[in-house]
Amino acid sequence: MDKTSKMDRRVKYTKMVIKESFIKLLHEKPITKITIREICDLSDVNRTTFYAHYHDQYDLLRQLQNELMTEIVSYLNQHTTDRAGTVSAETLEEIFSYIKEKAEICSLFLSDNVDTNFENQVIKLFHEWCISTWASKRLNSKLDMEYIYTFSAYGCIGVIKKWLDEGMVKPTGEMADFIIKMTSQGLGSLSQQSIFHT
Amino acid sequence: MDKTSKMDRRVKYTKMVIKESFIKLLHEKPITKITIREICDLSDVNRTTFYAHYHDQYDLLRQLQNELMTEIVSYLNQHTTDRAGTVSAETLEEIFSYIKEKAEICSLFLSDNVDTNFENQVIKLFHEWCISTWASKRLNSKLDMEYIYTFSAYGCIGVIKKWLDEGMVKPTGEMADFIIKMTSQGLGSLSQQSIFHT
DNA sequence: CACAAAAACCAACACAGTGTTGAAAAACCA
DNA sequence: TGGTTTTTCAACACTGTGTTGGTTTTTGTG
Repeated sequence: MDKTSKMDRRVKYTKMVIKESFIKLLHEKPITKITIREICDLSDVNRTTFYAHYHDQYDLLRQLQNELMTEIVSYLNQHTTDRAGTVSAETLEEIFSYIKEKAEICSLFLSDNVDTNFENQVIKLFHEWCISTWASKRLNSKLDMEYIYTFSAYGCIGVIKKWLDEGMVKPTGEMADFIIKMTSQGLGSLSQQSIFHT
Repeated sequence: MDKTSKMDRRVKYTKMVIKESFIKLLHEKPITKITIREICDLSDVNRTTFYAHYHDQYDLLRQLQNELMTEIVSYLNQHTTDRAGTVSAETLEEIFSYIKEKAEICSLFLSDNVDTNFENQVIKLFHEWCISTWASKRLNSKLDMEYIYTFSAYGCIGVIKKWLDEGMVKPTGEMADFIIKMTSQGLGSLSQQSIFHT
């Protein structure tokens, strides 16, 4: 599972400072403007050493994103032992609390300074989870189901992004309730009128 | 409005071939791997000439995105003369038809090969439109309104992405109906059970 | 502790892309 | 045609890339 345990101390340190420096730089500028030289200068690591561990900046980013992703997945596996494949408000609130814990890195990976890979991974995870839990349920059609999941997944990601951008002022409980309302009754439950009409 | 009219023929041609080549390359690889040299080689334009018109690849991309964006805005201004600030199913279907017309460039700008700028611009446009039309309506709170718009905007973008990826097999009319259902009654109208529960 | 293995460092390399220059050639428009 | 604008061209210094072979340093272990 955790490969850092059997790692050489030197490797552990090197990877750590490289990652720290890279994240620091990502806060300042888009990944397209970040050079390997720059990362090495900041982390005081030889450029040759960087190449020994990563192919380039994008490889480094992917590794960081994957690490966070597996961490999220393991968290979800521990906390979503719900019956019948639905998520309770309490669990949802826990998930928002977890995001709050990891706010710095989450908001960074969902920001404009990086690519959409992390967002896509989250969407995909949501998808797989929906497929597995919805398999037993009746739905209008296979096609619509896919679109429903997509709308909800992107809606949730967008709301999470906004929440993070605003500094998470809205309480996690309210966020959980909001998501439930949006995914169950939709706009009708929150505003008097819809945006669109027939 | 259209600045191409008063442009020198040579400028018009140069910009055209550069844009064509750039879009061609964007179909093949992410923008991060595209060099100015490459664009110039493909379009048979001197590199100095490129610098006379654009700062770099990203500047070029922005200009292309802005052009498409202003085109979309002018289209919407012509077609959404709806009363009371809501969009009819017919208008929504027209919008989907328009997206279908511009499918190649839209799907490209929403793909992983480019940044999230275009997506953000669309979201922002949706936002401004909502603010102006919702101004007169009663809502639970200012804060929730913002979140509702965000959820819907991202949901719509996600569905449009998916629709484009699938080659737009689902008819525009069905897409319009789907969006209306999602933004009015939400999941409850389409499936027997919600993903989340209280 | 000592020693073999592994990792990091170093200097140097060829190569490619960048952004800018000044001047010549070509194309434009009136 | 003639003056203007644009493109082209060759050359420039500079920066980042990715890889080399060899040296130094650090590590885990018997």
